[in-house]
Amino acid sequence: MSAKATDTDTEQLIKDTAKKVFFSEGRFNATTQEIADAAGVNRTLINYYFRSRNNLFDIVFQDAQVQEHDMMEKIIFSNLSFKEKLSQHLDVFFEQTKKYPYLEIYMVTQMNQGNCYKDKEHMNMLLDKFYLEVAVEMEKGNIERMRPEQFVLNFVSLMSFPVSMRPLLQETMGFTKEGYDKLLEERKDVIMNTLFIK
Amino acid sequence: MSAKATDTDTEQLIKDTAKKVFFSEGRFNATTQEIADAAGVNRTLINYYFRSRNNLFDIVFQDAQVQEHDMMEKIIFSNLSFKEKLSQHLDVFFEQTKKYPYLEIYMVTQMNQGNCYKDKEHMNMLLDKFYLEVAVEMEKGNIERMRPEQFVLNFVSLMSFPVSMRPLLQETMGFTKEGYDKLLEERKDVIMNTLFIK
DNA sequence: TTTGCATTTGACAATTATGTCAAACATTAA
DNA sequence: TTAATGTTTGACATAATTGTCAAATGCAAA
Repeated sequence: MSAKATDTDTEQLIKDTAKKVFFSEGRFNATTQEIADAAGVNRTLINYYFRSRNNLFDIVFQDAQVQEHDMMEKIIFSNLSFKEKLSQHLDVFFEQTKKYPYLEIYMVTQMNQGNCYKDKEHMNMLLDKFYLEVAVEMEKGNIERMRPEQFVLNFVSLMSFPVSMRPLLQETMGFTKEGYDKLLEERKDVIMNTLFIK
Repeated sequence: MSAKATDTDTEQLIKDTAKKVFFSEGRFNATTQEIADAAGVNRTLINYYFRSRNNLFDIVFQDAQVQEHDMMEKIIFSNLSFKEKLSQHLDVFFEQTKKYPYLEIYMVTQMNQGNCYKDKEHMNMLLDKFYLEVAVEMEKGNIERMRPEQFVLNFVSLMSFPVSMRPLLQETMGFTKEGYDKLLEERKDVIMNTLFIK
């Protein structure tokens, strides 16, 4: 029992560390040695638990995707109002991406190198449901009229870009870490105001 | 003369090919061999002309940055109206990023690995000038009131994200290549409508 | 034609990263 | 205590990639 607990601990530790190295620090090319060092374990343990570096990568990546996906689903199928759904999604998203700012960027670089795990069918179902809600809001005059897909693009753009591209934007716009943090905090209100007609 | 022209040709060919491999195809880890193959030249020529792989990378990257920067400057210092400046910037940007969709993402991953070539002072000057213009537009009631920095974030987010993250978005949202192209074409109007009060 | 120079090439050396393996170690159950 | 099982380790083999170098090639001027 405690033996099994120990090995699961090490396994989990390696996973967590890899996730941090890859998606918090953005070091996509980190070697197994670097990951092992960061986790404080012997390098070969990575092979022992995960067979290969690639496999570890895949597992960590897939985990992250599933987690993100579940979060989306929970909110979309909640019985919150449309506006509250967006608001809540913003909260959860900002929290997640502050921890792992490089996750989305990594997904992009992987996507057309052939690696893709998205459950497309399920995702389409979620999207279709959401498109309908968007259309209703347009009818009500709460949001600007446009193709629902464009509204979704607007939403994810305004939400994701400043976090995903933070290193670039913070530097180019000449912000300190604190200054940019502040900017992000104000961001939620700005987004809601931009998307909804007053 | 023609000897010099020939070597410059090869040098330029390698540069162009590297740029394409890195920033059009997103293969950031491409080996020197792969780049050489893509250019149809001997691998060691990369060392001959550029000393090292890293150096080639840096040169290509820096070139791209300067180019982007110049483009921005030209528009900001033009005597177009505010709205026309944004409109023109959208045109030029979409054209560029269709060619090199991975450029921005690469910049992000490099930025906090210590590589940064941006001319910060100059960039700040451009931004400050732009912030002033934004403030004026708010006074006029043409755009929503907010911190000018937030308006800039809105603008670049709406513009860049759908292009930068294309591989991810196209896949997740279930678009074909053509469908997504169409979406992007409609995008300019959507952005202008989202940013400006009617 | 020959000399000189830039360019191109293939062979080699050095480095780095990955994965395998057998041995050492620890822990639990008999 | 001992056997059995799972975990950890260091040493080694393999593979991939980069960079150097001397020789070969081609071209242009003397």
